[in-house]
Amino acid sequence: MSQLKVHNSYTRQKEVFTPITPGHVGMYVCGPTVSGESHLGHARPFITFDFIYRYLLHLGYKVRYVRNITDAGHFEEEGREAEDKIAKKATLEKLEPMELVQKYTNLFHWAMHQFNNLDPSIEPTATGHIVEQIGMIETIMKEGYAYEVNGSVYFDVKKYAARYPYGKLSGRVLDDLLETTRDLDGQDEKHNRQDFALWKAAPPEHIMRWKSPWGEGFPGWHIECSAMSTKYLGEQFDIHGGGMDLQFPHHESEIAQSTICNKHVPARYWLHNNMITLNGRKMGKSYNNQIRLTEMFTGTHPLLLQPYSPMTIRFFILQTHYRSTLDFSNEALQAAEKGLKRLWEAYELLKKIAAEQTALDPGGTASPATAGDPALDDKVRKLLLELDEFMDDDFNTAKVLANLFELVPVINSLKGGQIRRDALSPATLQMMGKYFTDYLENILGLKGESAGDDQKLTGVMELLIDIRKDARSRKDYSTSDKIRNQLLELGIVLKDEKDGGVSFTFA
RNA sequence: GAGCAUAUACCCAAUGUUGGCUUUGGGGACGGUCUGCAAAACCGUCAAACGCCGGUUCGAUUCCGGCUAUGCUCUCCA
Repeated sequence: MSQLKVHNSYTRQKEVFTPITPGHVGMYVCGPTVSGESHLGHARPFITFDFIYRYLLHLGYKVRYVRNITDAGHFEEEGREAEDKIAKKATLEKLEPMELVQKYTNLFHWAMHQFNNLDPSIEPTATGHIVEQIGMIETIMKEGYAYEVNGSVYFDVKKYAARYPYGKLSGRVLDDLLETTRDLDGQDEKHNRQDFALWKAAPPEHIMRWKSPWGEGFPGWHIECSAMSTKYLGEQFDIHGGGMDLQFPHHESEIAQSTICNKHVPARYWLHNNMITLNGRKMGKSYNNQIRLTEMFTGTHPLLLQPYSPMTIRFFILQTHYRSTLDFSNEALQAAEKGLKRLWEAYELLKKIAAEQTALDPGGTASPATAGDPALDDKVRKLLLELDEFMDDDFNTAKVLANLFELVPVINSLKGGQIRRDALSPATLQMMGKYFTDYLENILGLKGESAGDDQKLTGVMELLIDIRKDARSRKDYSTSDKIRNQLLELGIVLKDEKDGGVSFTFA
């Protein structure tokens, strides 16, 4: 069996994954800021770390997956007005801050479930951990790496960088930062421009505020993740994940904070997913080019030619390696939709074939490997075994899907008769069934999007199909065509199967 | 300015090579299967892809050097 290797952003290398505690994995992923609705770009990290989580579980690890909710302390524009993002939006929408937070948290959870993402083990909120954050800030001050100015506390980056490798994760050089850091109002409070806020004093009109040793205020953005990851995963844990854009300054700051407080870099493996782009440009607030998830699902964005289902989007993301950029386009989404359909239909077919096989041979693997076509049988087995290798190689879901696709013609041919049923050994057939279920459903987290859930509708369809069948047997084609054509107008496609059966799909 | 990407067959895109037929999705084309006819679906084929110039090599898309083009990041950000 091969070993799991992951690309560690911290060392910029692929490394064998060895958990700190054998059999257990602690994983922290930066969650959403619930001051607004999630857009397509946000879907990527959560789907990425979902299949990583699923794969670790598949490997038999006991995983504690912590993903936070940022519901405070996140500045829209640090320094400028010292305005809390949440508080600002709340005033705008005439909502209590926590009401706003609840609304978008609910919406976020709904979207995650649409994507069939598993829930994290712990989902802590920033506002629920103010005490821990203050404690950490106090430690940093005691160690001499933070200073207070007018009720705000800043981290002394220059001092830190003199002793510790600041910028290692993001590949920044402190001197460069001096030159390129944006000019901000309120910079005068900081000793140096690259210093970041641990605690901000709240102006009188600020709604979200907490008491602290430095007066009333609210926590800085970076400290929440440090506080919560330490609390639930320990001073050092296995995996820290998030979007690539968080490397700097967010994760770099987390490293600095934890290094002072806990004497360790917080995580051993740093995994970062790449961005989703729109016409080559990152989807983000500043570019005003984001498509919200609800718009994706309903197709109500000017750029969208049609709605795209959550599974189509999930599949679209899975088709590309998580460290590559992924460019949005209608064409690519439509291709994903078709590809997923093709793959899923073959999977449904395979389940039937494998079930029949099991019925014929309840003993399962007890049957001798009698493949009518040993070469094909070997090829199938090889393609299946490679799936594990691909996932072990830094979660290469794109290659996994390519191999599964390579098996689609085999499955279809098994049904179509181009390949005889006994060409593959019973054991291989059952293995195929197991691997497809394991990979498609359990690891990649895909699920069927059954259109015919409605019992009544299914009943009506069966009735219509029955009537049409009668008509056809009487060679009353005008009636049978009428049924077929009118259903087509309603968007329901009838399909005459080879074996005389009829199936239907919603266009 | 600094840093980092990318350049793929008829078209669009993904994936990859410790250097020797890599693979995949979509579009399109052609042939076939199925069918009362169709549509759809399915099977097969699309014969030599890997930006340009050099180098190393028996051999480079893959390694090295240079060049061109395009794009991204360096601020909050997933």
